Amino acid sequence: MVKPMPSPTSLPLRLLDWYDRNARLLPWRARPGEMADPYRVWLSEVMLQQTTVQAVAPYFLRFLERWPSVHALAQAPVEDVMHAWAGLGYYARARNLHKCAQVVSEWREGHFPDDEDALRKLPGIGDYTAAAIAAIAFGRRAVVMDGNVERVMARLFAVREPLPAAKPTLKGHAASLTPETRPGDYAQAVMDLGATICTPRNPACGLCPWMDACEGRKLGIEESLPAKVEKAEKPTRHGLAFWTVRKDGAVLLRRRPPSGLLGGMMEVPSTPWREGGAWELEPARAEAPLNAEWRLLPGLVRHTFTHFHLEMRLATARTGNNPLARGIWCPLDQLGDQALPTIMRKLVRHALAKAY
DNA sequence: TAATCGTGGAT
DNA sequence: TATCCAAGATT
Repeated sequence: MVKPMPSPTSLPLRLLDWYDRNARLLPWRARPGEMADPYRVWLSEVMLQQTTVQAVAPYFLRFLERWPSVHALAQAPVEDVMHAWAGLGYYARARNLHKCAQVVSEWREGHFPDDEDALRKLPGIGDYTAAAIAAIAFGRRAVVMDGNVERVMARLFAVREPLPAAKPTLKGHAASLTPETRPGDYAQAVMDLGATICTPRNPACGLCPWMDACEGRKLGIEESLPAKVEKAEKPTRHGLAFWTVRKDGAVLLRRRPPSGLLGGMMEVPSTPWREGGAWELEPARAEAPLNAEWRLLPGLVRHTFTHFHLEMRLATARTGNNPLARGIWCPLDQLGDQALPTIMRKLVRHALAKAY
């Protein structure tokens, strides 16, 4: 029995051929032959940073409808952008998105730079996004490295060195394959391949246009690649939030500092989040947004961030018409208009279920 | 360089 | 329930 020889067609061309037959229909993707809109490419790529296609799609469509151009987005109040971004996570992206829109709108007359180096200088655009925009929106040859490309290259070339140390090696391999023609389609093709065929678990090697060339598969180690260094265990932090109901029914919220965790988003006022045990009501009073008769509600709200678990207790109190408090009184029926991240929406739901 | 920074779906 | 992980950027 003769082993089938690899196809004589180059790897990039085989992948482009596969892409022409299998490209996914995504809301931000230009139709074949259509010119890509740099604004849409940029908006989608920023949203897609560390975020799934499924999560991004509705946000992308809402943003595009509300702010159809970079000028429109630049002129929007940043609070509106934060609110529209709520639930998508990594909120620094929303602030940088708005900053970037203002730079492009004001200083560049609405035109995004068409090369990688200039794109890289804009807020919220790093190595990956600069390369992706240059390739997809402007047809430039750029080596686009994301998690998919890293995984595909690690398997194709059987790179055993663990991430993140292996990144330069993997980029070298990616560069060796990146073609001059159709670089935007090629970049999206590798990412589609990683997302649908060369998946982290149970890769569908039988459907892969690069199967015969894959060194990882030849060695039977494809599913163990890319290797990664072990991650530290997540600690658990504890907080106690204060649900304050004014006589007219409004509740007290406040805006978080502009940078750091959940930067610029709204929150239910709370104690600091600390390790080393849950807050009791008595010491927590000192952290309350105002003096009141706090009562501890039953239950616990749990949430997990990138690097720690959070367990929140909830205390409630009622106040008169004009209490002295630092924050924003929000009528119950306007909670949906606030830039509340998911953890805060969980707290609100818990309060509405237990405090009335 | 190594931390920090969200969320939800899949397994 | 616990862990992984996704079209990464910033400091």
